[in-house]
Amino acid sequence: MREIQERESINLVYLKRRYLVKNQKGTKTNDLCGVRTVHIDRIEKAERESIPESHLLRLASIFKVLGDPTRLRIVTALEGEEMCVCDIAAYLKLTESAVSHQLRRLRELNLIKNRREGQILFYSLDDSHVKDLLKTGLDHVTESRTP
Amino acid sequence: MREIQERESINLVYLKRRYLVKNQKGTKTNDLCGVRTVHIDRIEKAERESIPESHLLRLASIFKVLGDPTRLRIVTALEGEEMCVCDIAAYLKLTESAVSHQLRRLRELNLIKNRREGQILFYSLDDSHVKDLLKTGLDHVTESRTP
DNA sequence: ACTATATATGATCAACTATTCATATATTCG
DNA sequence: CGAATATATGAATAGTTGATCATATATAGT
Repeated sequence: MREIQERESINLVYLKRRYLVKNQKGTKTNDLCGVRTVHIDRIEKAERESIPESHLLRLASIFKVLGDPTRLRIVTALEGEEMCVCDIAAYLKLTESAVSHQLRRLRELNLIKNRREGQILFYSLDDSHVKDLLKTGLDHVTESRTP
Repeated sequence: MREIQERESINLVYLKRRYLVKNQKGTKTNDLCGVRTVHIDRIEKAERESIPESHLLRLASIFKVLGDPTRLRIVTALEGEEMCVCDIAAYLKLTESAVSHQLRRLRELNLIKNRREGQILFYSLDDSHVKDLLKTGLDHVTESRTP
């Protein structure tokens, strides 16, 4: 670590110059991959095979909404049986308000639905694909993974 | 909306009292599901069938890391062919730095790996389960969904 | 050893998010 | 109708995060 110090500060001169030059251009596009040697064929292939933006965004938001421990707990719990807000709150030891907020996010993506019985709203999964996602993910995680 | 105003303010009295009483207790646990009628059987079932916390957290972090459009784009691109940082940056029109940061997050979860060839690092998917997750998710999203 | 190229990383900052609190709404019952 | 119960929601806030900038490191060539 220590003996490289000198070499570092030498290379620093070049680096500073390089970044200054790039910044002088001002053009964002040129900054992006300025001097680099890119593999155009690979980029074009990726562009050709890329999925529609709307699909990608929707998929990302589904992953995202499942990517929070609280919501994932909710979803896995609902996989077993429908529950009301109060049940979920007790199960998670969270405020009903907090649960309600999270249920809303799941509802907005049509991942869960509710059924009213009197004053009580019973929530359950609304999407068979979500079960598939959970199953695939759980299979993955359950496998012993000690590389 | 407007004609309910009076009824609202009447009910408000009760609500205020209720929340005050709850706050006086001070005990967090009682606050959580205070007067509510919970379905103990459902809660216990959820607890019995709940997956280990470590698994749940790992699964959540996998969903989370895939839940960002940029990272999802990276992963779907790598599904087609291995690419270097520079390629990905050009493809996404992002800084190489930004890409590198995101690649790190994917690496930390062992979702991608890299192979060095000279100065270039080629990134590719490192996890067959990720492909499954992507496939399951994409199948879902691709289906026409106009409820 | 020095320069150049490719990638990684720490700091910063603005944008986003999960929870809580206070309050609103919906439904049932007397 | 009015009280009670169950759930929803807006505002506030602390914590998180994605992109950028500046800089560091790794490898190759000279």
